[in-house]
Amino acid sequence: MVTLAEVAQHAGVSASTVSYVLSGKRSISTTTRQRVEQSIRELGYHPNAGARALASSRSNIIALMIPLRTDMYVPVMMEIAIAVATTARTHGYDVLLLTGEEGPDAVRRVTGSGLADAMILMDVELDDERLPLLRDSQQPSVLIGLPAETAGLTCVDLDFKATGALCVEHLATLGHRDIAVIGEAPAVYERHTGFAERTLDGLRLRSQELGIRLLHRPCEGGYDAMAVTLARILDERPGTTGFVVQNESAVEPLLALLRQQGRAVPEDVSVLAICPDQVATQASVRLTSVSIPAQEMGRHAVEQLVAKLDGRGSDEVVLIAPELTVRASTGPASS
Amino acid sequence: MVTLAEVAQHAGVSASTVSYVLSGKRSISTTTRQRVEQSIRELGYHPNAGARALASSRSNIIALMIPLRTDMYVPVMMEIAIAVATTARTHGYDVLLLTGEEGPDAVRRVTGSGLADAMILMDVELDDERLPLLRDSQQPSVLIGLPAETAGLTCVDLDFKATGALCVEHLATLGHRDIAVIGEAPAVYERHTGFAERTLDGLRLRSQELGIRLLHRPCEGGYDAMAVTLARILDERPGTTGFVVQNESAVEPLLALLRQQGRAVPEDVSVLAICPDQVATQASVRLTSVSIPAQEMGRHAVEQLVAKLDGRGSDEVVLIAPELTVRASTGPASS
DNA sequence: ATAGGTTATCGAAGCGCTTCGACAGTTTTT
DNA sequence: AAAAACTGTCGAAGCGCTTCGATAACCTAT
Repeated sequence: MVTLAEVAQHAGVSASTVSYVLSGKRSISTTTRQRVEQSIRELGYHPNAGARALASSRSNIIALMIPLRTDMYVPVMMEIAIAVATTARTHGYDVLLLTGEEGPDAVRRVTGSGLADAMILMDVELDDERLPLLRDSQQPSVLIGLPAETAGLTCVDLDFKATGALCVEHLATLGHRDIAVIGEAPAVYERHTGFAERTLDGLRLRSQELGIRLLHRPCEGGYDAMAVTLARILDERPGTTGFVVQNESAVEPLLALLRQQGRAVPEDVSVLAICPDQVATQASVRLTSVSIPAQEMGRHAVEQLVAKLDGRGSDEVVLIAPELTVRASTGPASS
Repeated sequence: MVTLAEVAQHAGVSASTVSYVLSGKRSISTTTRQRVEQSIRELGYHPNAGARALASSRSNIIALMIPLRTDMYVPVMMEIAIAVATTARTHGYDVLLLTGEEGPDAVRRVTGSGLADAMILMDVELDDERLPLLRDSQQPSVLIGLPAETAGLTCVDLDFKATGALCVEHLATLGHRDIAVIGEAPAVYERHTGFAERTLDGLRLRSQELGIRLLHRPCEGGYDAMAVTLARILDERPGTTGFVVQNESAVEPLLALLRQQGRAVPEDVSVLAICPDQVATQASVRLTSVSIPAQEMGRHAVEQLVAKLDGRGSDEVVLIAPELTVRASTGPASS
């Protein structure tokens, strides 16, 4: 294993000079720099991460806490994680993967041991028990998701309330007066996941303003659950012509069931999904959708964090504006 | 920040004693141990990760390299990643998330810097350019997936060849003589991803042995691509009564198309999927399937790695035996 | 010319931990 | 009763790096 000292010796300079070449924290003459860089290359030198962390009290690692659960759309999580990892790398950071399993203890462990310089938390609940710890710790952190109380925290999320409103507006503009919302699984609402509730708020508020009748039903997803849910909706509101689907695993079942019942999409009923673009374009009908900007969220979170670590940046809530893409699943109301 | 020295002072012992209490590498009297543990608790001490890594040249971190691509079934990746992370924790390791983006450089960086003690590689290609590096480095590693040449490497994977064979056997037993295979996207075969080719080997070999006619068609997945693929298959082999689907995003489209054409599952045609159980049970027909044991693979990989790190264990290839679960999508051949 | 300011480099201290050898005290073996 | 072997603890060295003065060499302005 090659050390800094060996590089220094090989280049005929002192260890500190090599260190300054590496960090750029002091000016170095061009000739010395080149000689050192040459030695580094020849010897195949890689700075030792542990030593560096010890001496500088910076690990250059960002911890990413992902949920254990798989009852919500996993590809979104994955996409965020990948975006976080790649963006972090462009800023010289690596990413430590923590699962929600350890809960608040993980926050303590990572903060206390200096394993990571900062944290990103996904799948934050409205009243998350990890939040007090974050507020107290000196460690910068960013949440992906929005808790009930955001004071002293930095958050990045899609503006789900605006998303809900946007969905209603789109369908209202097309003349739909009766809209049904296929929501996430009941468990998601029970544990007060912010995004689900905020979407609902937006949907309700805007439909009230526009005089739209709105029906919301949680749904486990999958074919059987969707069949039951749909039957109940059509029973209670036979005049329903517009559907907003927030549970991605209910999308395809819904389309299949509608087809089966002889209801054409978009001629008889319109279906609007809140989902990643990939799902919208791969479905059996090309879906009009509000996309979930997973990549953008991951990237944003890292950039906020890096700004904080550099002493720039401050606590703020970044809500990404929703974008609706019209495809082939929505059209004018039929009746 | 609390240090070892402060704990030592608080407990009235030397620093090395505290260290030995923590590591258990030398015997400590019960009274001393308890006093030290008490101090640790009272002061809220957490060992500094960097210092520990430097002094012991062990970071207690396992690097996990996941593919950047999203053309293959992402939930499986995610499930493996989560299994790796949680299993690693039970052995005292954390997980560093690397994306394939950096390629072989990531291997050099992590190996060289001592950032991680060991590596797990996912989505290994048959002739992966990271493999020579792994063979040379002293760092223990485990592959999830099977490259062309496994000498000097430890691999964990589902036995996809046996999986292919098992699929054919199941359909053959039910009397099917003409089987079509809906494969992964063409790109997956082009980059010689081992599992896709090995599945095909198994399918071909066993159908030859059993005198089954087999047709294999790659498929991008999604509704439109599946429609084209299905039309071509039924055109070339109108007598096809059994389908084996390896591309999860083609499953639901296939079922919808068959339904649309008035072919009942399983009465007229049988559909057998190679996919995670979750997909099989959530589909519009409960699918007979060979499950992809993502969790088991992740767990296994970590355990192999930990064994190596402890000086136990050796290079070996672990192929997990496939398990076929009969559900409602396969039945006796109709003709 | 000389004081003051830069620029480029070095030496040394120290980050918080592990680990090795030493040693006193106790137990076992012969 | 002496020799050999443990046990439990300590002190000190050192892991590989960063960073803080210090210092010498070189520029400017007066």
